[in-house]
Amino acid sequence: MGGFGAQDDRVADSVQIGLTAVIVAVTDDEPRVLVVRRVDHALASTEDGVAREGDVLDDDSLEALPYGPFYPGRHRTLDAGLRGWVEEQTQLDLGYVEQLYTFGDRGRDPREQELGARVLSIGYLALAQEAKPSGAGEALWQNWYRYFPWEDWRKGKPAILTQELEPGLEEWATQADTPSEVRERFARIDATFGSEEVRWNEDRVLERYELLYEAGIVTESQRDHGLTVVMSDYSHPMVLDHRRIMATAMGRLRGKLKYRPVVFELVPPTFTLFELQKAVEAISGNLLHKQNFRRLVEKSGLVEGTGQFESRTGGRPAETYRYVRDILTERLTAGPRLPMGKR
Amino acid sequence: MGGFGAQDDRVADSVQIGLTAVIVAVTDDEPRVLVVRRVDHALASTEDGVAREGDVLDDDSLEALPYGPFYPGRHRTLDAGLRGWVEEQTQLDLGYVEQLYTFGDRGRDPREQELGARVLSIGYLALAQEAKPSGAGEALWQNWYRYFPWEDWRKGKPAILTQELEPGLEEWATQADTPSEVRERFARIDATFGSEEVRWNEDRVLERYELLYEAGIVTESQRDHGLTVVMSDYSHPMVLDHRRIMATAMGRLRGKLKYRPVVFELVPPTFTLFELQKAVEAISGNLLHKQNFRRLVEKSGLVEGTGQFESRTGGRPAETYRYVRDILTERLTAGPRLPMGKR
DNA sequence: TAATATATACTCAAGTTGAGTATAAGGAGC
DNA sequence: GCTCCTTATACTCAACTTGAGTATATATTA
Repeated sequence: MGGFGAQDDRVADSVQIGLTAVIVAVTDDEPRVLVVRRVDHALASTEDGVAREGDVLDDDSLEALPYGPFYPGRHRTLDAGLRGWVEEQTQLDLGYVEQLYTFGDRGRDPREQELGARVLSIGYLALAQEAKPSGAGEALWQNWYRYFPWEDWRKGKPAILTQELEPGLEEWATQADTPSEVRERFARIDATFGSEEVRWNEDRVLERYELLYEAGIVTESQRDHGLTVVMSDYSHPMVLDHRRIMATAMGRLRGKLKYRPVVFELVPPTFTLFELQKAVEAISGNLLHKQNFRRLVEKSGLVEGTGQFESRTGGRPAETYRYVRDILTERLTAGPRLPMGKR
Repeated sequence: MGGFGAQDDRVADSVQIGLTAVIVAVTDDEPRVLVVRRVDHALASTEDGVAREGDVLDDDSLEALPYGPFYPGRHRTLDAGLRGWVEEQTQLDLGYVEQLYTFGDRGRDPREQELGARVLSIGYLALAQEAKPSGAGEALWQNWYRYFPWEDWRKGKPAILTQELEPGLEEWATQADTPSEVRERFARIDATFGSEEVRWNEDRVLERYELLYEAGIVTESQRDHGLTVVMSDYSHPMVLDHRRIMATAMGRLRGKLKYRPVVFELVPPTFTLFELQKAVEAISGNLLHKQNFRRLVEKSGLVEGTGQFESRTGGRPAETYRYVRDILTERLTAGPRLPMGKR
């Protein structure tokens, strides 16, 4: 069944499966993603998906998410396949792992032609305590706002939005063919990037990236359409559709933060409430009201005080807490409806 | 890159991709899923994944979700592949389509051996206005509580829970090896099925199904472990892992209902507010407070009255409404925090 | 015309949220 | 020691949301 046995003259070549991981950690109050540096595939091909010693590392090389092939013979499950090569390559012990999405558009991988195979990629989100990705591999932690500077509102509305993106989007909208299409484009911009009436929704990372891609504002869309790429100076592109995969991960993580206790995967075993808050802020990209955050976390019953105090903060010492990993309480944790900082 | 070119002696056979669709509609205030009937694969193999005329349809045949292979040569995207064969086979015009999850555990498809290939399946959720799936194929609409009778709380707590499942789960819990494992099992039961302290969470459909599977309560788990299947009399099994895929879809749809205006994909173009409410109730499996539902929907600004009235309901005629498909309002719609009916 | 449905409007207490003010407890500089 | 600065923690309060009613309107049917 499934018709897999049947032959169809239109049926194409085989399929290859890649696993792509967005591995996230928070250090120094910044969200970080594990990336590898690779030569752009438009220019050259390398042998293997995971960076190794000897790979080119010059400044023109493009960044990629760590990824590797799925070997059906070796791994019983997809998750096991992912954990396998990630742990092998980076010595990282992944905690929380979640499958995101399977990306399979034709042409997403330029090697499809030479391979004679369609390359599907299954994207994963993984959370880790930051650790040096030691051993083989040129993996390194990068601030994820390097790739999405418009997503960080912790210091107010990012300048890049007002100065670069909004003008670019507006130009794209007005260039539509029909007046009704122009209106529709403006409506989409408002819905994803916010406006007077519609507030910025931090979860819509993917929709924003896709709109920028469609508007030709993001480097990848020029590259994918065969245009000469003028390296954009305000955000960093990635190999293939890896920035799209990262946007998917970011949106999913931001959403999950609101109803599942995932922050605790990103902070050390004991932490002060303010450290916890700053981890949430790092991921969600905006600031929270300190007193309300505290009230919420305490009420949730997800944490308990240790009786220990932390005094390296300058002011009154803060009590440290630990996460109470109660299966029953694995329910909704929140952040309060993340407010947009002070306007 | 990706190491796809490299040969590895441990690397196994190729991979085949199937697309499996959970197509949902609501009619007569019941949620329905499109299923096809097929002979159980443990007993016999058929030629194709989509039911056709001539397929066995006797009472012992197992039910399956409609699914078909993904032809990389024919379809530019995975979504296009899905829409392609669904529309071809069922004449159904799919509206909302969403990718759910990629299932790839070894052994999920018993044909893997004979094919010499690993069979991955990408699950999709699709919403449709019910229509007769005419033409070729033995597809038919089934009430989805046929497969998950414990998920329908609209008439109070389902008897099957108290009479069959809870005793079964309890027995499974007490049979654990160590006392701490026993405690952990009970905690998992409470967390997924609710208890005095933890209320039933209608979104956790998959977790509940998986717990039942693990506890050996559900037919599939006996079958998959090679035990003689005593056809369970209280819920209906499906081929392979199709019931798991369906559980994933149901959980996702229930969750989405709360923050995206997806109900409108399931009701006709004009509807009374009570019809809308009953569609939500059908999906979520519990009853809502009528006056509050009305208040919520009206406040949301997602609907507008048509000025027309509908009088076939017996009492005072109800105004009909239509969905205002405003891109800006494609934001959170809700149901109120679905309450558990009258206790 | 009464009884019975259903639809729609309004009320109210309890809880949640956003945004403050007030107070506590440390260190640095003098 | 005292003052100032910093951060932590406690408490307040108005606005809004939610759950659960009661009240009224407008049909059909006996």
